[in-house]
Amino acid sequence: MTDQTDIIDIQEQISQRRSKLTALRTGGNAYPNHFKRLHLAVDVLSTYNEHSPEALTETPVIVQLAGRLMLKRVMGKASFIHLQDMSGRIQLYVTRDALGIDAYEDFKHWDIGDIIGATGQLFFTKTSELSVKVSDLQLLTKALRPLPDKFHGLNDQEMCYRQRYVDLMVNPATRNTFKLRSHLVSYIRNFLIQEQFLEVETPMMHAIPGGATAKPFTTHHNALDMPLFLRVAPELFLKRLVVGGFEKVFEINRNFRNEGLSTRHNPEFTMLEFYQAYADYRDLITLTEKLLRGLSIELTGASIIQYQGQSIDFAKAFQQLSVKDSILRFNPDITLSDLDDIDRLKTRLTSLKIAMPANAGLGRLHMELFEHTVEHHLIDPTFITEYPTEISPLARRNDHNPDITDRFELFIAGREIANGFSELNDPDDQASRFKEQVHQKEAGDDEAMHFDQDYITALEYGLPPTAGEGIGIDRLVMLFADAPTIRDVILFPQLRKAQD
RNA sequence: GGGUUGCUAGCUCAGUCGGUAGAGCAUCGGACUUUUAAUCCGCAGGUCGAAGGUUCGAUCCCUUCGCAACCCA
Repeated sequence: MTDQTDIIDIQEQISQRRSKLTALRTGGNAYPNHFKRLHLAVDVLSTYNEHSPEALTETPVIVQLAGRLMLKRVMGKASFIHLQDMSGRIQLYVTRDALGIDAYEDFKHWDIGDIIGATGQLFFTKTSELSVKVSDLQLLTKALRPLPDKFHGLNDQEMCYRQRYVDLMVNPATRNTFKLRSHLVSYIRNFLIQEQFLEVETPMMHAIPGGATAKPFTTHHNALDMPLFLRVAPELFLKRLVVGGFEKVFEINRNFRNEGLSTRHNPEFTMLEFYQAYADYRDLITLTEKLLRGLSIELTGASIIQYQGQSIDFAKAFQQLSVKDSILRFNPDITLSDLDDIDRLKTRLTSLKIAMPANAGLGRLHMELFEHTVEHHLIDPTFITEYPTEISPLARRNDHNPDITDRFELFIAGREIANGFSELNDPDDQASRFKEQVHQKEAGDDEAMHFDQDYITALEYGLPPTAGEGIGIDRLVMLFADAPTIRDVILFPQLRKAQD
């Protein structure tokens, strides 16, 4: 007998599995790596499912599979097990007669979670399930920790996030979400490449954080002895590339913002940004509609999707509304003249219990009102246009009204999905907007932008008339995966440090 | 930052109007050569999130803390 108290101690099942590993080590190489997988579970099923049992008997099909042992039904001298690989699951039939007495006896002590390699012949069971009659079975990697409940899987959300690998093993819905995410990104990438955009990578570490109004993470370069900031947006670098002559560029990469966590915010998130010379924001609206409509068909086979019980229609032309019109639509008691009167606006916001930033101008007040009373109503895809210049320091002023910019944001399911505008390519106007941002920063707005002289210099070389857009990839995945929180579409979402 | 809820066996969950806890699955032992969350029999497995307090007695009541979820700012 082994020391009973040791086995009972701490975690019984891990100890049991460790003793099995010790036996494996004694018997030879416990971690063999010679097994060659030749087939995938679901490929095999889809290729041979329509064959007749007779055909499989007449011309035997031998397959060689590897994966994780997920289910085990031992009935004396014969067993059924499920093997799960990257494609899905297949059933294997394991018998003492085929394996031999010793090998079968060893197999009976293998655990759910173990990684195995199997060779065998395809056949149909009594109930016509295509399965593998195993002739050779090998334990490739011993799993020392038990898997969650074979039926209920892993439900504890914290565990799903902290131990995503376990979540992925046992919850097919999680696997599907991240397959969909990969599919979505590759579709967008191909779409843009077909539209003749060039994929580029710009710095993640910026000496001057810019391109968005957001708080950056700070770090330090030792050799250069200089502070660096994780980027909040790639915008200013992508536009430098347009100055350089790359007239259509895009980047899909991470941004970092030092802000709170929520169901819609992770400190690092993935953003698509693309810039197109000789286009304006209206061209981007057209492109965005085309992209999303195609994406919906590609991912779901339909142009109307269900998100959290709401129906979202990508088929019909997306609505367009100006900021002001949208406020008026969802606040019937507010008049157009209210929107031009800063005192009346402040009174209104106060009565709605909306906190106002100090020194807020009309534009900022409009946006506060918009965020609190309009945004969550915008379920079907809606472009909001005519954003105030005050809060759009990188966007081109409207030719007829300098207080607004040629900018839009796209809202779906009450959330901002995209932000695009005709780019400000007048270096003098850009310099004065940066100055205004610096002024805001000095007044206490730590999200305001810095003055980026090198960017101004780039503009002085001449940025062609250009339009650019950013699309939040995580939020887009949430929509198509019907995920209520951003953590469900990020493999390893940021959490607080776990307690030991 | 504020509020609400949760934290019990490896997993999924019960439960104790305060008397230190149960089930299913998994594990371990036994039976079983076509199962489908296999079935049947048996054993074992817990600092009831952490620390204090109240109490004869706390997993339960109170306080603080940790982590998470949801809502609000």
